[in-house]
Amino acid sequence: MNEVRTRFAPSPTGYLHVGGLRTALFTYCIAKKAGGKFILRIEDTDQERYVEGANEVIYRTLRAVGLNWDEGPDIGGDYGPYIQTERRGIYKEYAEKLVELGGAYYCFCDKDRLSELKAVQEASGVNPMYDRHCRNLSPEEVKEKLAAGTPYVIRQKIPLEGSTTFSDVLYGDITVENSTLDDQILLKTDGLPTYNFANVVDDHLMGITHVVRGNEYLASAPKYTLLYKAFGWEEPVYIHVEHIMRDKQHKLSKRDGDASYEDLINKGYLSEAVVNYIALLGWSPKGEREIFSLPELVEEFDISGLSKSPAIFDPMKLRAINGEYIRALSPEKFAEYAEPYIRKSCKGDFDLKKIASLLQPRTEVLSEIPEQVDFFDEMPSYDLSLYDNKKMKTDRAAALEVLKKALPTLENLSDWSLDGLREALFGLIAEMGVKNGFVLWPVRVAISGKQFTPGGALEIAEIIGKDETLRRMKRSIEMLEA
RNA sequence: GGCCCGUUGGUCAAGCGGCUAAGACACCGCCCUUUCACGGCGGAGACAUGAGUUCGAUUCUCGUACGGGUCACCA
Repeated sequence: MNEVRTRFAPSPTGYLHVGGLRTALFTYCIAKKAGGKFILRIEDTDQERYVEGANEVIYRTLRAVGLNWDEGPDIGGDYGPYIQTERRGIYKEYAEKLVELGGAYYCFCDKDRLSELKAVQEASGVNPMYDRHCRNLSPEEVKEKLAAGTPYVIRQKIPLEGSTTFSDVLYGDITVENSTLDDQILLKTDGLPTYNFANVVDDHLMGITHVVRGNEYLASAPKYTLLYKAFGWEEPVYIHVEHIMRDKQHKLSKRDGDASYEDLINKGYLSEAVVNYIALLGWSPKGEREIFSLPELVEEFDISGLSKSPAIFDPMKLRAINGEYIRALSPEKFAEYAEPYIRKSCKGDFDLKKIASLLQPRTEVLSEIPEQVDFFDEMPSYDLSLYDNKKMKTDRAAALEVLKKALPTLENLSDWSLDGLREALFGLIAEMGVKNGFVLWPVRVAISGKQFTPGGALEIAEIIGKDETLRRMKRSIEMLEA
């Protein structure tokens, strides 16, 4: 059996959609699980859409998630070049060969005629299709026009009758009538191939055994089958995967702001979590586990787990998975990730390691950190109703009493550590004979000004220090007395 | 519109002729707890629809509805 060779063939648009990334991921998994090769090929035959630096975005993203290719534009390989515009001679050669084989023909129709034709067809309610005007030009006529330098394209010669069946791993056999297929353009006037042609030629020449692609290609797949047949080549195994949707009606698009890998990373998601999540969109593992590293994904991946229906991208689920990854991080690693975010709203000289350790269990996305730590530098003004809490059986009046008792206790405390603070405050609690929350709730509010905080009264007091704690308590007492 | 494809809880999904129809996220309740989280326990919630095949259909076939894809010198 031949070696499994798969390829990811993005167009350089300057942006890697999560759908594309998922395709790359599945493609990679198929190759790696079989011990085969994963190839990167750049499909840049549309020079009008060329975007400067777009290739780098692709390289950078793929490397960031660990989808390292065995052959590709920047690292070479035995089947190069891996950038289609550098292969233009190859396509021309094969297109001409296909003409000789009877699977294609020269067409000299200009765009004006074509658009006119289309307009007429649409007006009369007919499916727009090329009318095969040049299909039966005599060899002499062709030679003549070619010699005269008439611009031309090469079109696929679809059989007039019969039907074509192609196979997809997920969808099984799909048969269509040849009469519904258009004599599509293979080689453009500019000498570059269309995707429809380049993809077939390259996959064959590069020895690709399995093709994973979006299911927008399902409709044109029979035409590729016909191309393979005309060349006498063996077709690869096809796996068409459904789209990732924003909702039931719409695909996830650039406008949604979280359609690209970089959008997600900028929003504070971890690379590993993103990969893990998108793998779960349209694919399901055998067991009940759903957290997988890339190597585990490779191990676990199986085509039979792929779904035939579109999957809606669910930010909530991504958050949850991201949260799992964050909690699984070592405290040091998390602190490293969290620090820049903490610094956005917390400039003071605090022990960031301690803040990070408080943050880790309650952070799902890094970008939500700043709002959680915005009270360390300066206590925000807050509403006194925060002191009213039924569960803690306390209110402003009770809080005022508690704070007045806690203040001297803390003022006299010399060991300002977590243990020291605990001893002091719990001593007060015991002395007063009340529930923990009766004291700790008001103190926390008094020094944070917030309903929810990372960490409790003790942790916060320790981090902001004695002076600041006492200052805030006094201020809060004044507010309660006013 | 023609052709192709799909349809299990709000979402991702398991299922592949016989099940009390998994699991995860979200949601609700309880426990833990100095708040919120984390963690633990529990709950509610689904086979689009109509026929047919069959002893028996979520599972097979056909129709209907709904949704998607495609009909470019874009990929």
